[in-house]
Amino acid sequence: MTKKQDNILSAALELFANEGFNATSTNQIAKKAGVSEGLIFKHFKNKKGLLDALVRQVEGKLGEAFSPVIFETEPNEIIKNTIEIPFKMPDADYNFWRLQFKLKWEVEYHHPEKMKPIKDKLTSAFAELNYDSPEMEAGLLQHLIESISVNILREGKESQIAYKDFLLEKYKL
Amino acid sequence: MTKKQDNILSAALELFANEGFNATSTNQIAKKAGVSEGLIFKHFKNKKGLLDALVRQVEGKLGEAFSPVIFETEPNEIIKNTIEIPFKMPDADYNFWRLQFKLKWEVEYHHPEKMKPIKDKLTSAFAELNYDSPEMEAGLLQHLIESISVNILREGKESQIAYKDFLLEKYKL
Amino acid sequence: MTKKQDNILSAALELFANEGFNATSTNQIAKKAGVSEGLIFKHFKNKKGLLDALVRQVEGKLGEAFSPVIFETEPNEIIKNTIEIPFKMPDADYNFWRLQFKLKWEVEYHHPEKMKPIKDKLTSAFAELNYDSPEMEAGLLQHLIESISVNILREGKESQIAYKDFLLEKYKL
Amino acid sequence: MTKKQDNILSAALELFANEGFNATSTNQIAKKAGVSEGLIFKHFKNKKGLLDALVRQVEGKLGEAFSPVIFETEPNEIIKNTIEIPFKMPDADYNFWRLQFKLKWEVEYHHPEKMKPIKDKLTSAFAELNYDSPEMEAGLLQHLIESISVNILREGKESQIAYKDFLLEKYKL
DNA sequence: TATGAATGAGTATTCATTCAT
DNA sequence: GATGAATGAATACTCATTCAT
Repeated sequence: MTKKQDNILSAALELFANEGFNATSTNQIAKKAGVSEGLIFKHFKNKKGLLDALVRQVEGKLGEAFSPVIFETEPNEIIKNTIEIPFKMPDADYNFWRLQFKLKWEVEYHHPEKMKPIKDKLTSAFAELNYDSPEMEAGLLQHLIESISVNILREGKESQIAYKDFLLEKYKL
Repeated sequence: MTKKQDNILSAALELFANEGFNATSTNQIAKKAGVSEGLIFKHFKNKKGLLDALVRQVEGKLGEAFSPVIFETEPNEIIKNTIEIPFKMPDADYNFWRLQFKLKWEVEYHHPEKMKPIKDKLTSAFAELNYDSPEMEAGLLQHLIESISVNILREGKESQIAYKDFLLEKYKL
Repeated sequence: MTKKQDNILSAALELFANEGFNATSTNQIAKKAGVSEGLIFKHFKNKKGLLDALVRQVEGKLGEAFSPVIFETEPNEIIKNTIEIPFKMPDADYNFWRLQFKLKWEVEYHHPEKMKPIKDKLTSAFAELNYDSPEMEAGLLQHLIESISVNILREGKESQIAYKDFLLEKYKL
Repeated sequence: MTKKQDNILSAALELFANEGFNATSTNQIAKKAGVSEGLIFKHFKNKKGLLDALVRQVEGKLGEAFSPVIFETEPNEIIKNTIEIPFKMPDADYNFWRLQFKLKWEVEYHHPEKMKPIKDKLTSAFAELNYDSPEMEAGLLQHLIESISVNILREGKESQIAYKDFLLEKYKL
């Protein structure tokens, strides 16, 4: 991965995440990255290939963000760590997350199973804690953190911070 | 409003809602509407004007959907009706809702205050029912119905129907 | 000639004279004239027909302007009246003249013979006054008044007024 | 400056000079230049940019044509060289001149000060030769050569050649 | 690896014009 | 006489992509 390749990826991330994939031209990316337009195609074959490369990076970030839940075993900690996910999102990663959420609305990139491991973890956590409908509880919490994440990306962490304590208390954590 | 004007709006709604605003060409709209491309511009000035016309329609639908909450006075009914909003969305209106949610990601069309009346209604309902933090409770429920709505639009009503009863029970309705 | 027909002609004159024939759209004309676009075509068949109608009017103005020369018999008066033509152009007729000069550059409307009667009159005037080369003298004076006219249309009468007296003196009038 | 860039400029010059700026489409230019339409915009940004590039070339030609006047010091030679300007215009440069005169009628390109150096030179020449009103004389001669130039461009050099000797004699050169 | 020239298909939009009312 | 809906062809311009260097 050369310096210029990296420039291209950063430029594309910022533009795709904020303007959208279709609304961004390869010309804009090249200019922002300070490279020739041709180079984008040398490295990433086509515009879609550039998006694919970014999506792979996004998946890495998702893994990082989810790991405190995935590798936890204590049920209360699983729930607590899930609630904390959106609030621990590093500011520098906002564009990765924005891209991830934006792509949910572009058919070919919507993979609902990405959240599956979290859901499963939560389900077994709620089961272990003897909740009546562990799967429903897991789904509900997942809905909540998705919606909170979306709102953080749009309006900043402070706008949602109150929900963190409120939820921790609700789940008696 | 002539027949052809209406055709244009329907075609544009379907395409904007499913493919996205930028990904849809005026040529596609004209073809789907069975009119000449020029007519779009005679009636709506430009592509953006066409979107604006649709957004005005979307706002009408939003009003309709929210009215069972807005005009209700009994607190339990307010909460119940809020939970039911996404499940009462007529199938024929899906594209209006899809457009509404998609536009949230396009800066100039994101108006968070659209949901404000619902939030206020919920807050006073929870207050009347003596919940400890009525505003937080209102926010949480609002997050939930937003996330459920999004998922219904992507995967259909059945995928989320279980949450309706689960929530009604949770709030003892 | 109805009121609306007249509005169309005035609007077209102003636009053609100032923006140019090609740079003016029938839509602009209709708007400025306060009529529907269709009406232009009812009355004038097409955009070219509208120009033709104006050109006919222009020719009338030209006749008016030239008549003090054409119907004069005294040679010194002929020369004097020729020199005065551009300075007697009524301000209200500027657009007619502007159109006339602009059209010189659009091939199909350039009719050099329009100035012929003036040239002939001048030639015989200079002959009668025993100038050595009456035709050359006539041509030269014609060149001068053309150039002066053009400059008046572009920069106003005051910018050229000094030439009037200078020329009158030169020709001892 | 690549070969194709040059082709575009030549094609545009011929078309702009003869058909006019507005009457010429970028498609026509591309075809005549034997390039893709897109290339015009890569090199010149937009149609106006192409015109600007030509105008810069025109200014060069103007400089060339004026230099025998500007760099002359002997007053009679200054006048003689001025009279000869339109007759020395190389046939190959006609389109540059045609464009120059045509643009005088398009507001944003009319720069009357372009002729100022010639006028000044003539004024001092006539002053040195003790004419009564050197500035008026200069203005008159300038008017004449402008009008003669315009007529040469429209009807060819031969149509005006007689004026050259007539003027040289008039000014006793 | 990197550039910049070049393209062909496509984009939103405008145009002069027709026609039913 | 007058309108406004409607069109098909054209317009200036952009796009993702290729290729010679």
